Formats: sequence, structure tokens, C-alpha cells
Amino acid sequence: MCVEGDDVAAKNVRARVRDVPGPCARWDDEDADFIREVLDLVGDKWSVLIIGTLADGPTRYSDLAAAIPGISQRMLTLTLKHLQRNGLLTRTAYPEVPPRVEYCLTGLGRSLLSTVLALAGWSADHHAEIRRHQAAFDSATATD
Amino acid sequence: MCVEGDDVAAKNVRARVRDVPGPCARWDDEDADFIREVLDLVGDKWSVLIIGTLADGPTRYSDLAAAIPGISQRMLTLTLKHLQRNGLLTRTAYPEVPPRVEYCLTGLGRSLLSTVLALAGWSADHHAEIRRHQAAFDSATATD
DNA sequence: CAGGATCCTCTTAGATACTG
DNA sequence: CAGTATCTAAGAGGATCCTG
Repeated sequence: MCVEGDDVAAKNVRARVRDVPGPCARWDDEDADFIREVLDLVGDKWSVLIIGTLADGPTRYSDLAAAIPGISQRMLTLTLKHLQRNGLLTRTAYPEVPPRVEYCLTGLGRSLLSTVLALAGWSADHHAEIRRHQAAFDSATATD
Repeated sequence: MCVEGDDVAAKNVRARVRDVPGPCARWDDEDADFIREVLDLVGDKWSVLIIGTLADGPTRYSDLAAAIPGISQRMLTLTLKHLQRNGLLTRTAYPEVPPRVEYCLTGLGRSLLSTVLALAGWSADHHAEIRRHQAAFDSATATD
């Protein structure tokens, strides 16, 4: 168990910054920062849902609210602003009556979308297995 | 702007569960659950760092603590237990003196590792661009 | 319609001290 | 060495009301 074949991928990320001499050791602060950065972007409760919804094209504020069940106005506004600040989407307000505002993924946002969808795909693929492990773990810790 | 070519990827995730008739509409609760599930696994502050450290092979508790700067004993223990419950790593205690406990990625954990590293790679690739957007956004909202 | 402003609650996570 | 227990601060997130 514990094959050592996949750690080359981990090394690749570390090597992306600068060469790591030792066999492993510890995380550079810079490597950890990349993890934190992407987690700060999509690690919250709503970002991925918003990005996924915007994949279908420009969407209005109220349509986003309708497409994402359970989100509050506050969180929708906050998350949109956050994503806009990081350049993942653009906000376009049309000076009409009634007002209309459309949100649209940028190229950066779309490039993140595909990566994030891979994560969602992983979840869908291994969902059953994860549930099995959870049940096994819970019954094991309960019986002990 | 706003090309509509990448939404096929989003559809793929949705289609993974069951066929969606309409052109887009809204998130199914089940689709959102997959996002939430994977976010619950690796969306926190330490999980990815731990998984990345374990990519180099079985690692002891104290070695993990040393490899991940800034983590507290509490969070290390908590996150390890969480990852173990979801079947991403195994805990092996050797009944020796002094006690030795090794944590090791499972196949499930390694499969997630590669996906998560893609995300970290994305962050490394677009780090500069994101910083540019942040600066532009901040100065724009400050001057206005 | 598209938010801004407030208030409030629950979870997350850090620090510290103690134990088998 | 490898944790557990307790306390606390900070922030995420929800509900509600108000506005251009």
C-alpha cells in the first residue's frame, strides 16, 4: 500500500515555483499560498455554483438568484463582488428602466471553470465510495 | 466576449447525474451536493496541505506538524480525522514505545490529489493575472 | 430590478494546558 | 510521541428592512 507514484505531481507544483532540492521536506510558504489563493476564490459556499451558472452565458442578478436555490441576496452580492475583484467575471450595468445588470465569466473565469468541474466530476465519480467510508468509519468508532 | 463554448463541460457534470432536458435553467440539488461534498473535503484551510504532504509517502503525526507550518495540533488532528472518515487516508498506529502513528493516502486520496494539484497549478499559472485584477478593481473602487 | 445596511447566529480555527 | 479538552476570537453566512 501507499504507492509512491503520484508524488511526482506534487513535485510538479512545487517545482513550478522554484526547484526543491530535498526529497520532500515541507511546504514552501509560496506553495501554500497558491493553495490558499485558489481556496479563497472557490473554497466558499457559493462561488463554484455562481461560476457554474455563468457557464451558460451572461446572466442577470435575479436569474442568478433564481438559479441558485438557497442563496441570500447578501451572499450573492458579496460573492459576485469577490469574483469580480479577482477578475473571474465582469459586471455590466445597462442604464435602463428597469435597471438590468449582467454578469459574465471572463476568460480567466472560464479557465477556472474547467478545472473546478474536474473536481465536481471527481466528487460525482467517487461519491458512493466516500459514503461507504463514512459509514464504515462511523460504525467503527461507535462500536469501539 | 463571453464565448459559449465552455458550458459543455458544465453540462457534462450535470449530465453525470441524470439527463437535463432544458438548455440550462438551475442547479439540481444533487449537482450542488457534489460541489458541496468536495468542498467539504478539501475546501478548508489544511486538508489540501496535508494531502499534498502525504503524497511523498506515509508520514508520522509529528512530521506532518513539522511539514505544515502554522498548523495547530488541534487542527491537524481534526483534519486528519476528517480525511480518514472520508476514506482519503489511513491511520496506522504501531504499538511501540515511543508510540508511532503513520498516515498514508489511500487510492481515493491519491486520485483526489491529482485533481487538487491541477487547481493549485491553475493558481500558480494565473497568480499574476489575478493580482493585476485585484489591484485594478481596488483602485477603481477607491477613485470612484 | 439590483442591491446596500444592519443585526444576529453558528461554525471555524487559534492558543493553551493537560494526558496515555 | 501523539494526541484530548477547554476557552475564545473572528468571520462566514442568514434574515430582514431599506433605497436608487
